[in-house]
Amino acid sequence: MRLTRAGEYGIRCVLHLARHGRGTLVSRKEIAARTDVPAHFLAKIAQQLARAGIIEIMQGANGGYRLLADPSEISLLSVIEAVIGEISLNDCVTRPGSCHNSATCAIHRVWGKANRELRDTLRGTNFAAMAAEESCCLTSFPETGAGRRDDSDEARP
Amino acid sequence: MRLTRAGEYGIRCVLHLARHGRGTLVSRKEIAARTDVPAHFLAKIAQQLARAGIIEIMQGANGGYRLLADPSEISLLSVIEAVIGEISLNDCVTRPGSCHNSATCAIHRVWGKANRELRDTLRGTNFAAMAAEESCCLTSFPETGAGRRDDSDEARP
DNA sequence: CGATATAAGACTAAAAATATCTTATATATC
DNA sequence: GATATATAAGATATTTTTAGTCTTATATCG
Repeated sequence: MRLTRAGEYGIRCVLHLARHGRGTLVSRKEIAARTDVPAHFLAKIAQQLARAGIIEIMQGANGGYRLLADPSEISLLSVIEAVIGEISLNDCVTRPGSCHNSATCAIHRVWGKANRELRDTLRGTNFAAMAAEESCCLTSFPETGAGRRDDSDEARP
Repeated sequence: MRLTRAGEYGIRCVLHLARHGRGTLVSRKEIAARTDVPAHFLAKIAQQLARAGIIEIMQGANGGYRLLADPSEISLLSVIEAVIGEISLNDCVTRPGSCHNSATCAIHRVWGKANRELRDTLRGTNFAAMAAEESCCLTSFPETGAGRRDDSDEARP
């Protein structure tokens, strides 16, 4: 019952883009280095964000990722669920049929409520608000030290 | 981000005991059969419930498990956390130090809030209430068909 | 065309969840 | 006390999920 690494990485990615503002193209390499996410792993996560319509991916030289919507219109929930699928605290909640009779089940009702509350809270948070504040899970925007890792794709001669 | 099977089993076990009422001794075998939980797995889960002070385990012939408190005083939260540990939607929430500066982190704050709400909801539900209602995740108390599996420990000759 | 990006999916490794098995211990009953 | 019946406790195994990497292909700029 915890956020997966992939979900966390997705948040970092969008937060980094949010700090650049909507529409600004940022290379995968830069995002990976600044947010401390393995570049190849980021590629997979970005594809999911793109499918969900949150970012746009530009291929080719000088390619990268950009936000499609204004940070204020992107909720924490949408980013998380784009990466890890719909939040479900208990299978019983999202997959009726995994139980005999979820309509009348007391346990089911509690989990349903908890699940709804959780999603509402995450839906109520947008990336403009988060970008404005500090964040511990992300190296700050105009960092000097830059990434300590070189996670580029290419092998240099 | 979902309840583990072990947590679910723990709930079923306590719910079954709650339907018998506080103090009534029920054999592991019966609980396992009625709640459709593997008997050996149930043993491990019961040990955790016992350590948390929720049930008492009686060894020996005619042994079994019994509730130590009244069902109305046992919260869903206490049972779940006895089995799967403290609920943490994000490592960042329960393990300060996994981030640089969680005190001022925007992401952290949201997860903290969501985590608190979730725990409050689960804390607000007790087993007397649930035992009174129907439940899909558990074969009903005076079931006729009984368990379809024989999960006893002993090999018969 | 060639250099530089990302795409996409196969593949591998590590971790966690889910059991199961084995040996030991406790208790009631005969 | 001996025996049958329970659970205790921990080692081991299996399965699933998560996490990360590698390889080949494709797109774009200059």
